[in-house]
Amino acid sequence: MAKWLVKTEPSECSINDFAKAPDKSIPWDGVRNYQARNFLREMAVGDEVFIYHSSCKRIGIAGIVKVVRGAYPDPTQFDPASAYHDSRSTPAQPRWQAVDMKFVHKLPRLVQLDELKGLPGLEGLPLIRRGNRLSVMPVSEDEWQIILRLT
DNA sequence: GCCAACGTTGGC
DNA sequence: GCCAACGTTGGC
Repeated sequence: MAKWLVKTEPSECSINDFAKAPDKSIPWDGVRNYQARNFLREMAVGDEVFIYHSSCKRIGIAGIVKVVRGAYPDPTQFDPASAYHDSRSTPAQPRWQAVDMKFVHKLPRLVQLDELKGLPGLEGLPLIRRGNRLSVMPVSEDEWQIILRLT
């Protein structure tokens, strides 16, 4: 099983949105970056995913969710009313993908971005590189364990 | 709210 | 295919 990390603004979707409906799968849609989309495509059912809260007061990794449905065409791209609408997409040729995720658990405490910076073993994680904007990224098994060990 | 970093767009 | 301009991300 592969591991991943996704960024989200908690005002849009936070770990608490998963926690309060643990049996409900939540679509991870609206990704509009090609590199991030390519990673979404690689996600498989059962993969675990860190939820990272960005652009907020308490920045960091808040919890874990899991993939319950692999990549499928992101419906928001076809919806003219959606903020994520993309007129270049057609159902025959969708540009963007979504996956569905479900709650696993919150971390015992928030692992802050500060703590991850400079931590040995995380040098390759795009998250901690200055100016990085990738919102979906793979996490190696070693990186995953290093992060969990902090909690 | 600022601004650096980066991805995307579009003119040539 | 280059690259300047622009828009967005995201930490501070």
